[in-house]
Amino acid sequence: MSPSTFALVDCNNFYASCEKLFRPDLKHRPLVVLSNNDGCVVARSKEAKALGIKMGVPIFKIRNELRQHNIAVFSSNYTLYADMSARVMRTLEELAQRVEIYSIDEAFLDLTGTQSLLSNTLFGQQVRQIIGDWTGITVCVGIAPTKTLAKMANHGAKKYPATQGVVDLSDPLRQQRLMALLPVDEVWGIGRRLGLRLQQMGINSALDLANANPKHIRQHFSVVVERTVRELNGESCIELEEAPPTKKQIVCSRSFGERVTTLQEMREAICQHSVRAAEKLRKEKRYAKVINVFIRTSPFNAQQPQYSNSISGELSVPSDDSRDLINLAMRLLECIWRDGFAYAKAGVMLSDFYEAGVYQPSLFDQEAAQSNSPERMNSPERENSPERKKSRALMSTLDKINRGGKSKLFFAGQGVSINSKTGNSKTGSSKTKNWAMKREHLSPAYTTSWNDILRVK
DNA sequence: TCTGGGGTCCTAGGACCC
DNA sequence: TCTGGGGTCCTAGGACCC
Repeated sequence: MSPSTFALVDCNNFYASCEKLFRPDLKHRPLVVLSNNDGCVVARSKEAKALGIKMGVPIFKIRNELRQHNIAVFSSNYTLYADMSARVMRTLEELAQRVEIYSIDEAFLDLTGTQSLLSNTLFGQQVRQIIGDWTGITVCVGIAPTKTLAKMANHGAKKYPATQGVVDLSDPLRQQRLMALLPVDEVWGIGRRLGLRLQQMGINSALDLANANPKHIRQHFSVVVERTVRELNGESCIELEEAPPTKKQIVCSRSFGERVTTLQEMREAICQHSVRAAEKLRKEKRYAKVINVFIRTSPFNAQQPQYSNSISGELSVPSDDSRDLINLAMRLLECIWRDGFAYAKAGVMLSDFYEAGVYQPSLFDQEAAQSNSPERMNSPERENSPERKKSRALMSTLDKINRGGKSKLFFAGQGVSINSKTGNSKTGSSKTKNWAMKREHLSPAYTTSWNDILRVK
């Protein structure tokens, strides 16, 4: 078997680059993109990085710098980023046989066996050129015999301009040189905590870690870190995953734009999260049995009374029907709700998934089914019951109508009015959803909405 | 005043069984 | 009264990723 070769293609400053693509006037201006609720910085243009703006810093701590350096500020526009990401990924799929979409702005390519056609560096440059021409996005490419080394190669390509955005680490000597320069906590899989513990053992660079005894590392840490050691030594332990593995849980949660203090508002939020979770579940073509609901106050505010709680509940039969999930989530919320707190965040978590028609009902489920239980059913013989068919038809119609972004159809429990701050369309109601997400610097959906398309004057 | 959201994997420890 | 040891399953918590 020939040794593996992986390429990691990573977009530069992805969110910031997406915003700049449609605003040539901002080309050389520092720019930051904020997290949901405009909380903290999640992406920076290279000019903003040069000014020393740190990743993850809360926006209120850098108000002065923003003004002083005339930094452009944007709320997260995931519709735009997801669409640009899809364009980049589609292009990559034309350039390589096997592609693993690893995150919104990164993909691994399997180059095993293709090297004879083109040198690795040449291939990397070609990828850069084509992605740049076709999408306007700049990428860096790292190539190496393992995913961990490819990550490191990419890191080098980003850090050292002389590489022109492509680093080939096929040569073990080059691997060693780069590893000697890289602090251990910048190795893929080594975070802050592990980094600290490794440094206490005298392991400071990636090279130190590569030279450590894998057995010894396993004893002190875990198989995960041992695998990293092997990968740094060129032994490929982490394979390319072309098809994303099926999800084991689905989480929908949000911090509130403004603190929530009433049960009614909390019901609306939990209802909305349940609806979104159910949509994701149907996309996965799965049925969930367990729902977890959690609510909490802000852990950052030590003066205010704190409360945090979560609770799990089971449907008598797995379901993907929004109504079943909402009903159970509402009952669970009642159990943990306490008056007198200013809630900052809430969410819904789904788990224990089943495929259609494989669930084995227990004795009690039979009873539940016979006793007009609200939960829909999906055991083999029930899969085609009138009840089940009705549910499927309703949900797929709902999903069809709501596809394309905005929730045109929604459940009454989600609340009927929309906060004008969110950028969503407004209804006639005078009430507002104060808990909805804050997005005060949102850019238009240039690529996915006809109303927002760029006009040339 | 203001601090993201969505995932995965591993391990330790408790409960329970034989 | 003496109170072993191994296996499995589950959960909570910790660590990581982007």
